[in-house]
Amino acid sequence: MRDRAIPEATVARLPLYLRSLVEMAERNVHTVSSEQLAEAAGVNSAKVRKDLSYLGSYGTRGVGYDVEYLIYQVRRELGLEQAWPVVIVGIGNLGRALANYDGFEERGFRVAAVVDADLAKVGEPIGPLAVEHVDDLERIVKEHGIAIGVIATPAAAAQEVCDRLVAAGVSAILNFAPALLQVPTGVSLRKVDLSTELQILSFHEQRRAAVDLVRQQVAAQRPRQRAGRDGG
Amino acid sequence: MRDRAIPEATVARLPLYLRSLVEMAERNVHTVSSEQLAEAAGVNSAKVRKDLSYLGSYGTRGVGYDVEYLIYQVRRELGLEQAWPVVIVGIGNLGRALANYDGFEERGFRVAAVVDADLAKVGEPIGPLAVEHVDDLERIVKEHGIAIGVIATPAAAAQEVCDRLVAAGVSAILNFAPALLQVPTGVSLRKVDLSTELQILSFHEQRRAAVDLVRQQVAAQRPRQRAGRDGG
DNA sequence: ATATGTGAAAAGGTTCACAGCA
DNA sequence: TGCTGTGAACCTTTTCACATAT
Repeated sequence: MRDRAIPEATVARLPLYLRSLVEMAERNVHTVSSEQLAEAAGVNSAKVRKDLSYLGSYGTRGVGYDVEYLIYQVRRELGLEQAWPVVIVGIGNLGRALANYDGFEERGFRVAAVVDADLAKVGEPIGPLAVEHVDDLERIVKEHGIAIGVIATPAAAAQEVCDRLVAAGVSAILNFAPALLQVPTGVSLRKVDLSTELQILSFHEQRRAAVDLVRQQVAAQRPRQRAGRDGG
Repeated sequence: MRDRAIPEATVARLPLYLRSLVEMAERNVHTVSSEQLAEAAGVNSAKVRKDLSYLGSYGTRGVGYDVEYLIYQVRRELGLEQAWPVVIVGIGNLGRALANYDGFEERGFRVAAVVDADLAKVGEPIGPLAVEHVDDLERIVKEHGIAIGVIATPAAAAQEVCDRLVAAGVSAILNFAPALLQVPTGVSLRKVDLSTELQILSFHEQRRAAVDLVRQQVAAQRPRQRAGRDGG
């Protein structure tokens, strides 16, 4: 063990474990088994053990994991010991919602600035902040030591905003615009795409409908005593 | 080919291809090679070909794919020939933003109703709709033939809302609340978790910082002529 | 007695590389 | 000639199953 390279799939699950662990700590649970954590996080216990083993040997055989200590270790691994300052670019419906979302503050992030290209919006108060102009990005990023940018602009503006963020020194970007962004190597990029998610659901929904239809047809045929060859 | 079971990973990419294809159609591009589509969607071309081959043999060797026809086929596979009616539950910052998001309408979904548990919000206009009460979910779902529910409530309310949606007959759920939802088999569930995404970025950011630190140290040591063993 | 940590096997996904076809 | 469609190789991720530790 101690390969010093945590698989991406594991990294993506650490926030899930962290959330479950924090809930447990709030309920004064001090020890947790991989089985219990798996249940809480909705995965299987072998996965929990393997994932946690990448962080180190923090469990006790026959006992389980100390909740507080595991929270500490997962936070450390995720780089959440500090609260990262974040800039949100694009103050439309979504940007405004994100800026006002309490979850960020609660989970290790601080909205340090909100920015828009529309001069009419500059100065508008968003919680304790005021909207600043996108042209000031470089100064804003430097001033607040911002490392993470959130893009909530229309798709057409997203790449330019992305380029500006990168030029200003931001090296992690979360993109909500339905557009494919190009970033230089060394910059990490993730995207959240609402319509993609819905379209994936649509696929399964439509498939379910198709299956139901076949079932109905089969049911309708049965009384008429049509022979064999049942669909798998 | 024609295995009649499209891998989940492929399903998740179809919306991406669809978006690129629609953009091409708008630019009056009539034919596309796997190489070009790969470029547009940010994946590699073998993947595009394999993914599309699960839908059928819709390309022409030596030529490429007909854009319009491929759009038709991808839409059909994703079940996007109809506009699915969607209900949004939880009209806070995020729910309001989602309800007003044009992207849904543009991509095969129709916000048919918006719902909240807070009586003070009932009747409030959201675009062309008015907020209805969550107790009326069953009627609303039946009335509009809603198959997809979007949960934008606080985490604490999410499971109850989810149960109510399922009881009302909804069989696909998109969850924005930072909570693990339990659904019966046969109901599809996807989640969008903003802070999880940020935490994954944080991991990479922190790792980058660590690497930079090592680089700095190495650079600082070099002038002092410390010997060998350079970090990979 | 009980639950971790981990090799090994299985499953799933990606990429290569080229035969096959327009 | 040029690009698709796809077996085969490769890599990643998941799951199994058990030796190991308390």
